[in-house]
Amino acid sequence: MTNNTKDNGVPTLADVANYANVSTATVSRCLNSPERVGGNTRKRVMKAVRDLGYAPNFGAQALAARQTNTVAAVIPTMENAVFARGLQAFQEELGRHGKTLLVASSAYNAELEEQQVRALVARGADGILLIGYDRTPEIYEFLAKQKVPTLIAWSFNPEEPRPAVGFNNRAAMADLARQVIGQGHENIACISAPTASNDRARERVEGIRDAKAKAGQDPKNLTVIETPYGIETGETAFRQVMTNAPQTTAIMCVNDVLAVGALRAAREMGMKVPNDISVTGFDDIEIATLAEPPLTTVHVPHREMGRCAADMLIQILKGDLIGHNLELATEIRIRQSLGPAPH
Amino acid sequence: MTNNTKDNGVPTLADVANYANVSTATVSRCLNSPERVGGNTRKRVMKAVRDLGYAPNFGAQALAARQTNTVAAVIPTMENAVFARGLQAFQEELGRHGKTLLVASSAYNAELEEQQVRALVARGADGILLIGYDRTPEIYEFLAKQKVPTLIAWSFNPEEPRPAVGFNNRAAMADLARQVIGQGHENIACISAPTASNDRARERVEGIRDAKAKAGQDPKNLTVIETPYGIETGETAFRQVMTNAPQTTAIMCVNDVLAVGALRAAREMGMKVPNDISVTGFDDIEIATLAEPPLTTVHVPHREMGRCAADMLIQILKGDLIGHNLELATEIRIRQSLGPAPH
DNA sequence: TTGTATGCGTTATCAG
DNA sequence: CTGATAACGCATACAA
Repeated sequence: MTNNTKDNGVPTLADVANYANVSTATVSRCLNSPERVGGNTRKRVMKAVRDLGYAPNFGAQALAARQTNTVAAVIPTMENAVFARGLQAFQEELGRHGKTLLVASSAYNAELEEQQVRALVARGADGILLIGYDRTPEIYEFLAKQKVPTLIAWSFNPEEPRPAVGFNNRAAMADLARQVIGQGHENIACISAPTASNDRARERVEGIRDAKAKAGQDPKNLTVIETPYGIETGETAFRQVMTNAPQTTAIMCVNDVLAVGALRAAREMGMKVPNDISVTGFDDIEIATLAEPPLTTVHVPHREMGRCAADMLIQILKGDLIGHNLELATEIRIRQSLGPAPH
Repeated sequence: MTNNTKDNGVPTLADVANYANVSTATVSRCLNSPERVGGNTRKRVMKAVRDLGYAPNFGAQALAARQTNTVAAVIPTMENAVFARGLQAFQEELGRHGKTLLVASSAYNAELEEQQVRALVARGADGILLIGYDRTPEIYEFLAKQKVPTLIAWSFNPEEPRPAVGFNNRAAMADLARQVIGQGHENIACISAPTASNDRARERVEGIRDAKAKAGQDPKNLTVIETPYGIETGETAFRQVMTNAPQTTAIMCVNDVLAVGALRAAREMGMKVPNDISVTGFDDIEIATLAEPPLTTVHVPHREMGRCAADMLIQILKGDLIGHNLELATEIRIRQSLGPAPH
C-alpha cells in the first residue's frame, strides 16, 4: 500500500510505470523517443498505456518541456475575409507540423491588441503572428522580454529589421494608381481605413501619392476619407467624397469591401461606373468579381501568405534564422469598374 | 547571493516576489484574488509585475490549477463566412470571460475532424465546440472518456440529448420552401452540400420534402445535386440540374454561396432570374444582398449563435447544467431572386 | 537499455 | 494579511 499511485482520477505516467513495472523515465522515453528503449519493455509499456487509457497531462508536459507546440495569431477580425482566408491557410500548415493555433482578434484596436497578445503569451504560445508593423512599442518590448518569436504578416518593408512575410502595400497601390492615371484621371480620391495605427492602409494611400507625383500631379492634392471597414461605411464615404470633391473622377479604395460600398452608393446616386466615375479596390476577394460592375483591384495571395507565415514561424521556432523576410508578389486585376476619365 | 532568482530567461513569480520583497504566495494571490491582499503590498507587487514584464507560465499554471482556461473549436473551414462570423463572436465572448480560443478545421472531413479533436484535447482544451451532430461515435466516446465538455452548434434537435445551440435547419428550409411553392412552383430542384456526414445539409433537403408533402406534392420527386462548397461548384451544379431536369422552375440551394453560383450559371445560360427560374439560398451572408438579383434566403443569426455558444460552454464548464439546449430563430428574407413560376 | 533524482513555475494548504 | 512549503505530472541529465 505504499505506492504513490492514486486509483481515482486520470492515469498518470507513474500509474503506467507502476502497471508496466518500469520507471517513469522509461515510460516517458517510450512515448517520446521509442527507439531508445528495448523492444520488449516497449511492448509492455505500450500495453499499459492502452490498458489504462493514458494520455499525457498537457500542463505538466508544457512545464517540463518548456514548450507548448502552440502558435498564436492576433488578427483584426475573422469577419474580414482576407484574414479568415490567411488564417485558415496558416492553421492548416501549422497542423501539418503538429502545431496548434491559438486565435484572438483586436478589432483594429491597438489597446485590445496588446491585451490579446499578453493573454496569448500567457496561454503559452511558442510564437506569435501579428498583422502589420504598427503597434505600441510596449507590445514589442513585452514580446522581446518574454522571448516569444514574432512574425509580421501583410506588410513587407525591407527597411524593417523585424521578420515579416507580406507584400509592398505602397508599391502595389502605386502600380494600380498608375493604371488609373493612365486612363486620364486627374482628380482622384481615396477611401481609406483609419490610418492611425494601420501601416497597410497608410502605405496604400501613400502609394497613390507616389504615382501622382511620378505622373507630374500634385501628391498633396488627394482627397482622402477615412472610415471603418464595411460596405455601409464605404457608401457613406463615397457620398462624402462627392460632396467634398465633386470633380472627382476616380475613387481608389484601400480594400474591396469599401469599394463595393462605393459602387453601391454610386448606383444609388444614379452615377454610372465607370462612365461617370471609376472605382478600384484592393485584395481581390470574391465580392470583387461579384460586384456590378466587377472591380478593378490588386490581387493579394492571402492563402500563400498564411501558409508561408506558418512555415517561417516554424523555422524561427526551430532556431533556423534563414529566410527571415519574405516578400510576396501582388498583381493588378483590371476589370470593368475602371474606365477612362470622362472629359 | 542565495536567492533562487535567475537573472536570465523570462521573469517568474519568484522574480516578482523577490523584486517586491514578498513571498511567491502573495504575488500569486495578488494576481488571482487581489481582494485578499493589502492595498499597499498589492501596489508594490503590481509595479514589480509591470517593471519586470512578468507573465505567468502557462504550463505551470495549468499543472497547478488543473485547467487551462482554453476552449477549442473545430469548424469545417474559416473560409466559409458563416463560420468565420460565428467563430469571431465566439472568440470575443470567450475573451470577455478570460478564456482563449484554440482553433482547428476539418475541411468537412470526418476523419480529419477526429484528429483535430484529439489534438485539441491533447493541448489541454477545457471544453470544445463542434459543428452539427454528425460524426463518428469514436469522437464522442473519446470526449466522454476524457471528460471534455462538448457543445454542438449550428444544429438544434430537441430529440438529441447532447447540449446544443442552433436552429432547426429542417423547419427553416421547409418555411422557405413553402414560400417557393406558394409562388406556384411545382418542379423544384435542390443544390446541396454533400449530406453524408452533414446533418445541416441533410435536414435542409428534408425540409424541402416536408413542404412538398404538406402541399400535396410528391416529396420523392425532388432533384437533388450534391456538390462541395463554392461558387464554381454551384455553377456546375446548376447546369447539371438544367440538363437532368429541364422542367425545373425553382432551385433551392442549401447555402448562399452555391446559390450565387447558380445565379451566375443562369445568367451565362441566358436565363432570367426570376422570370425563367427562381433561385434561393440559405444563411443570408453579405453576398446574398450583393447578388444580382438579390437572393431570397434564410437569415441565420451567426453572431448570436457564436456568442451564445461561448456563454453556454462557459456555463457548462462552471458546472451549471441549466439551459443546456438553445434554439435560435431564423427568418425568411424574400428578395428578387424568387418570383412566380412561369406558366 | 534502464533507473534515480531533480527541476519546471504555479497554486493551495496551513500556520503564523 | 502574509509566508513557508507541499503538491502538480512530466522530462531529462546523470548514474548504473
